Formats: sequence, C-alpha cells, structure tokens
Amino acid sequence: MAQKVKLSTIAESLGLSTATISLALRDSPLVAVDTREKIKEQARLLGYIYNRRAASLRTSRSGIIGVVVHDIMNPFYGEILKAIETELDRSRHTFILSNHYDSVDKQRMFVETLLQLGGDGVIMSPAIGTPAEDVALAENNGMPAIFVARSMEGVDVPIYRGDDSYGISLATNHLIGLGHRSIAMIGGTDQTSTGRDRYQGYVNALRKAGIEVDPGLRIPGPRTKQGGFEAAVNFLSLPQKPTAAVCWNDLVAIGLMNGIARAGLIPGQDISVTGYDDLEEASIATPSLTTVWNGQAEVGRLAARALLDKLAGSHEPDGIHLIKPEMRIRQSTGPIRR
Amino acid sequence: MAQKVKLSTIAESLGLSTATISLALRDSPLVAVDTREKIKEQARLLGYIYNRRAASLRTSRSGIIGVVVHDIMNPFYGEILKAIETELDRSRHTFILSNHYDSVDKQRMFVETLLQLGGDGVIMSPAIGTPAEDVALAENNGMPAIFVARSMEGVDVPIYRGDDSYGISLATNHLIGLGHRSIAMIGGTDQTSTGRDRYQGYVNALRKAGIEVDPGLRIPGPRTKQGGFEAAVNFLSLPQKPTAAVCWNDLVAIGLMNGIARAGLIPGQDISVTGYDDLEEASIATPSLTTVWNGQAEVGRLAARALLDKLAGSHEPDGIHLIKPEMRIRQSTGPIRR
DNA sequence: CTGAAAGCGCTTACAG
DNA sequence: CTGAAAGCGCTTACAG
Repeated sequence: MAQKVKLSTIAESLGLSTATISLALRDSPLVAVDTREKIKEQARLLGYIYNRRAASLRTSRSGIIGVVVHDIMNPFYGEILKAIETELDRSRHTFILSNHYDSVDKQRMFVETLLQLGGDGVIMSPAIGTPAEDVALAENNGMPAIFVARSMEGVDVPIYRGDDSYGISLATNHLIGLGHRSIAMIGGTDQTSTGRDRYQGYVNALRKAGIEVDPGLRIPGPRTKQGGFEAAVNFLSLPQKPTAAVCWNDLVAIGLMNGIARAGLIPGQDISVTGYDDLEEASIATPSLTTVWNGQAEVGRLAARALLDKLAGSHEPDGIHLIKPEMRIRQSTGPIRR
Repeated sequence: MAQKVKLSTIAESLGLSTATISLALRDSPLVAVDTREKIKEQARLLGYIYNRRAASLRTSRSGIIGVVVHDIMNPFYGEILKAIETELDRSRHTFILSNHYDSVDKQRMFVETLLQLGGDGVIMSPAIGTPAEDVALAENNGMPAIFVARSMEGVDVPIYRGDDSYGISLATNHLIGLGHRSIAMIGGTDQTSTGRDRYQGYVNALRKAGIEVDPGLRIPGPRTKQGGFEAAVNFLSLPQKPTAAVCWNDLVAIGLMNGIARAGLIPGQDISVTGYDDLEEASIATPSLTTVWNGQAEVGRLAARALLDKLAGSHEPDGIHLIKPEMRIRQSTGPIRR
C-alpha cells in the first residue's frame, strides 16, 4: 500500500491549499467550477479516501446512526430494519446494528460505544427492564433516541409502534365471530408494554362478548416458532379443550400450527389459529395464516424519518405514534365445529 | 447537556496532565495504582465519554469491523452473523453490518464507508459479479478481508464456507438410496460459486448412480420460501413426474413443501424433499426437514477468529477453508412409492 | 511515576 | 475565488 493520500497530498500535487481541496470535494460553490473538477479528478487518480474520523472530530457529526433491537434474526425486527435501512441509505447515513437479546447490559454497552463513535442518534426497541438513565445517557450527550415497537415508562422520546391492544382485539373478535368461545392465548410475556397491551386487548374483547376470562387459557412462552411448536403439547392437553388460539405473533402461530399438525389435527379446520404481524411468511404458510397486519415497514420508515428530521433541526412532537393494525383473514381460521 | 467532559477536564480537576489521564484510563502500569483509581473514579463522576474518533485518528485503529452479506434477514446469514457477533463482542470490537442484496454498487459503497471510518477489517460474502478491484480497494488500504459462504475468482483472501459439492451429493445420494430416480433440483442460481458447486454435486451424484441427468429437472429460482412456494406449481406439472426434490436450501424446501401441501399432496410421503443448511427451523417444520448441516455457526466463528488473528499480526494462510457438511435425516424424505 | 508538546487529518472562520 | 492558521480530543515518544 502506497503512501496515505490525504487532503494535503492532493493540495501539494496541484499547488493549492487544503482548504480549497476540502471545499471542492464537498461541492462548495466557493470554489471555481473548473478548479473543483480538477481537484475531484486528482482525488480519484490518487485514490483519496475521505477520513471521516478526522472530519467528525472537527464537526462533531459522524453520520452514524445506531439501531438496537431484541434480535435482528426475528423477521419482525428484520422488516422494521429493512425500512430503516432504506430510509437512512437515502440520506447517506451509516447505520450500526446490534441485538440486545433483552440484556440491559448489552444494550448499555451499545449505547456507550455509539457515543464513543459520536453517533448522531439511536433508534431502539428498548430491552426489558431498561432504566430511564440509560436513555438519558444518550440524550444528555447529544444523541437523540427514538423508540420502535416498544414503549417504556419514564422517558420522553418519540415512539412508533402498532396499537397492540386494538390489534389483538381484532383477532379475538374475528374468532368470536366464527363461533369460538374457548380461546387460548399463546406465547409472549407480560414484561413488555407490548405484552401487557396484547393480553389486555384479548381480555377486553372476550369480556365485551360476554365470555368469561379463564387464566388457565393463557400459555406464555418464547415469541418464536420453537416456542409455538412446544406450546402445542400444552395447548392440546388443556382440560378446557379450546377450539381456537390467539397467538402472540406469526412465528408462534406457525410453530403452533406445526405442532398441531404433528398431533394429527388440521389447523384451520380442527383448531383455528391467528397470528400477529403479517410477516411475509404468513401468506405462504400452510394453511395460510389469518393474522393482523402490524405495519413493521411503516414503523421503521416513520421512526427513521423522525430521527432524520430531528437531526435536521425540526422539533418532532414526542410521545406515542400508534400505527392502526388491520385484519388479514386467510385459511388458518374457520367456523367452530360442533 | 452540560459542558463536554474530555481528558483535559479530568486533568484540570485533579491537577494532572492529560497524558497521565489517558494512560490511567487504559490501565497503563506506568501510572501509580492509587492515582489510576482516583482518575477512574473522577472520570465516572464527571460522566466522561471516551472519544474514539480522536483516539483512532491518532492510533489509526478504530475497533470497527464491517460485515456485508446478501441479506441479514435470511436466517442462513443470520446464523453466521450471530456467531461473528459472539466472537467480536468478546474482543470488544464494534461491528457494522450491511446487506448488499447482490448489488455490487451497494457493496462498494459499504466498503468505502468502512474505509472512511477507518475500519480494521471486513468480513464479506461477496455480491454476485464483485470485481477483484473492489476487494483490492479494501486490502490496499490496510483493511484485510475475509470471505464467508461464497468464493470468488482472482482474489487471494481466506475463505470460510461449506463444501457445497460434497454436501449436495449427500442429499442426492440419500434420495437415490431411497429408490428415487427422477429427482428435481429446485431453486438457486448458477451465478455464484455456491450455485455452480451445488448443481455440480447433484449432477455428479446422479451420474455416479448411473442416472441420466435431465436438464428439464432443474428449476432455478429465488433462494427464499416464497421462491420454493412458487416453484411448487412448476415442479408438480413437470412431465417427468419427479418423485423427489433436492432443494437449494431449507427456505426453498419449506416453501416447496407448503406448495406441495396446498396441492393436496403430502410432502415426505408423496414427494420426498431435502433442504440444505439445517436452519433452526428445519427440525420444527412439518414434516420435519431432511437436510444437510452446513456449519453456519462454524463458518462465522472461524471467519471472525481468523480476522482477529490477522489483526493481531498472525499470518493466517489464505485460501479456502471448507467445512464438511453432514446429513440430517428427518421426516420429509421417504422411500419411493410405486 | 508524571508532564510538555507534537501530530493524527480534517473544517472553518478570517483575511486578502 | 483561494490561503494561512487554529483547533477538534486523543496518544505517544521524549524528557525529567
């Protein structure tokens, strides 16, 4: 590798000052057009690489945006990330991604690293148990935060997520409308805002229909296919013999359907199953999954836009921005069989 | 937000020099133990945030490692990334992730950004059509590259991936052993080294068994569930009436099984299907998927280790490091029905 | 064991 | 339209 090419290398080779080179490369109108062209050509020839660390040390903006979620391998977050990526690419920001796996420590380390790198902002789906100080750490050091998919007490940042309580009530009402009365709720936890909201939406829908809520029909568990798959055994051995299941999300629903099928029953006929999120995969599951569209792409797009706007100086209103979920009826639900 | 706390802030507050502070915070034995403790305590009190850009400008090492693959939402890459993450976390490196979606331009922009940030190294699964210059760009600027999952002509970097030709022959032989003679190959492309190797392994296995290779039984397509699902229609309408399908990967296989089931046939009984990769999901698919373990976690772990070793100065041998695949027999394959 | 000083590669007022 | 110079916040020989 040859000598390192920097602004002064270009400057000397052209008999100009580094100030002029710097301005020209950033398309400043202060530099005469032909000088600018000559400079750019020379930079290309010499294989110049812009040193962002030096620039950012001077300007104190890095162009880096951090994104931290529970698990990027979960397609729910994947769909949010894809939308964020699209939006940030457009504005030439670099994004740094991390999983926190609901470890508050891992999340805090990420925020610290981001601060050390001079991150301009952070989009997070806060880990369970995140203390308000960890969010304040970012904000107090000039790195605004935006939340996606999860809320948190005691912080005052913009939040983008679906209306979980309403969404799950859509699914529950759909099953009630098909004649089901014994409806289980599978997967998830009550430790997140999302979890509490979804359970509440399910409870409210049942009550409104005059159906007594049976806590024995709640089977919490991991929010994964594996979780749904393993819940199938418990579900099928419930003494209440539920005829339908409202699942925490599509992954749990697909896992549950696999488990039900293994037991020789036909999901969508013997047992009705609803998902949540409307992942790309929901429509090609067999049977295709009745689920609730949860607007992941919208959440990601809006959150990224909000952050960029904030960085550009506009004063976005804080508080919760709820995306309205919509029902997607497919083959995994059907009328109750007598 | 208060005044920015920097080394000199701490230095002044304690009546010491920035040199001493800098050394103390990095645990240099040059600083007396009690001085060191006092300094660390003060740094904590003042809420000091280490400025990595400044440090890295000085030392020309950033602690940043880039990772770029086709699509992080694909669980195959997800499993590789998870292993890389585990390995890099341990050594306190920050990793920056990107998809290239097989766009050479997007990949090059990523490499350039990484160079601008002073990236120490890059792990890549090169986009289809990557020119050797794009890899040289990284290497010539002091940023070593390691490949995962895909090879490329004309570059001399360490490569970690599965032995595709051998792996697919395992799957093909398994089907032949069950009595299948008309075996289709579904999904994938011939534009990657992986694609060519897998097709060749399939062809070789057939030939070795004395089965004529019928190009009409090759149905290329996207390497996704959706791709497999959509291929089912073509597969089922082939005039050759194949009784088995070797799929490019687990995603294609699961999609194909869904499509077959939609058509009223039972995968694993009417049609035998093999996957490739042994994703976590393979074992809970219904029927559970017979597939080939492809060592994603190994690939990620070894590639990350190799890069860290290289950065630490050791001279890893370049060239291909092949992981030996293994057969995983489950329920999606069975003896041919007459 | 601690300090003074130079320098990493940019950008930005300011001067001309 | 272009240049000289200061400074962003660190680290590192070097001196004491």
